[in-house]
Amino acid sequence: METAASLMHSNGVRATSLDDVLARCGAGKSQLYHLFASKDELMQAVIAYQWQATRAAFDLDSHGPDTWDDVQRWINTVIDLQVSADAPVRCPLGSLAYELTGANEAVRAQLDQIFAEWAAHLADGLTRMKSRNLLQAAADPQRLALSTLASIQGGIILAHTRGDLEPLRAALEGAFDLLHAHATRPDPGAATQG
Amino acid sequence: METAASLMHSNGVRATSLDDVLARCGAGKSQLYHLFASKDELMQAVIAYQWQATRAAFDLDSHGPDTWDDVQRWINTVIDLQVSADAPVRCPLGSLAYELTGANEAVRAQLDQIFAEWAAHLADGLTRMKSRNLLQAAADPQRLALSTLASIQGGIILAHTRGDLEPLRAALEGAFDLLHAHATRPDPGAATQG
DNA sequence: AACAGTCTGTACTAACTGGTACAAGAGTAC
DNA sequence: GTACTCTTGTACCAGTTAGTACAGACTGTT
Repeated sequence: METAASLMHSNGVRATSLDDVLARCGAGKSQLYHLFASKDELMQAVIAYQWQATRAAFDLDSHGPDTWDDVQRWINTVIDLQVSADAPVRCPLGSLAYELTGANEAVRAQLDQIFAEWAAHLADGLTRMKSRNLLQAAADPQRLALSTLASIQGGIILAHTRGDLEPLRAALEGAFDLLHAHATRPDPGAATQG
Repeated sequence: METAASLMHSNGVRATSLDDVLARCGAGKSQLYHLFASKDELMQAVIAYQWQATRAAFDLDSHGPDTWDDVQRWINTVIDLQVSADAPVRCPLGSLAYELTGANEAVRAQLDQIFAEWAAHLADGLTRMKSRNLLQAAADPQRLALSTLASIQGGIILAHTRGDLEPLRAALEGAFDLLHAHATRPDPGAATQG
């Protein structure tokens, strides 16, 4: 049932009513209110569920990326997730940011912590790469990770609005180029285009 | 009245009811339904209104940026807009993308066109800079502009969720660094940190 | 003053919202 | 079999939503 709920939320959040969810999974309202005290609590469970899926996709339980190839793969995970989803282009976490953070402080904090953890994973990898001299000493892993996450979220928004993955690809390419521009001994091909 | 409506929408979109808007500006429902046939039409008018404001802020009626300083200013406009707004951090256009593009195709197309025009303005500037040898010949202005716009949107989302402009600043700094990494004769200080 | 046409405020509807009440079912221990 | 608890389905409630009906007020013209 949680999966049914998450599916519903995945392609519409505030527009999804409890009745919709229950009709979809054939359950009664009593079941829902036995498991969750309120819609807010259900939403938080859905967010946690989506976050677990994202954590798994990005392998967040292991250490962050170690090489530039790892970084490239890490970033490309975003594309993989979108092409493998049958739903329209949409970030299951970022899409909630605007509609839920205004009304529910707990949800805002939850999403904030998720984004922080997500960025920290990349930042950890970059920090280790810096200590192994793959990344310039002047580079700031925290800020680079934030910037990368922003490119991901913004790229998905643009791709969602256009209904085409191209803007996301451009954003991710830009995100990688930015990181790689801080590689030590930058080779001329760092800023790849196309 | 349109301004009252846009104000309401600025800090909550689907959560804003017509009654809220009307109560805020002291008008009756008849007025609204004389001016707009439906809530959808009102939303489109609000989007157009917000877009005009954004166009003005980015000086979209003039040609795009001509120098790297112009590019820096262009990007910093995003920060200026957010700090001058009394509302919470939020892009008045991007915030609508997820909640409205699913239900209303006209709104999706409208936002898509807005993003395209926005990116084109920057791309035009970059193209002219390329022709004046400020930008490497291999650089792709369209994709760089898309990537920049994604950084803006994503940066605002993260800043909104955290309730702090820092992620937006990091994203914009990254966006500029990426563009500047494609400058001709790249100097070592291109990738500034801090 | 009389008219017609356009605006506008108020009251209303029908549909839907999250949430509750309650009784019937399912299982279990004795 | 019976009492008890936990789970479930159904009906319901109060509040809110977008949208409508309609009557009165304003406007300019004759």
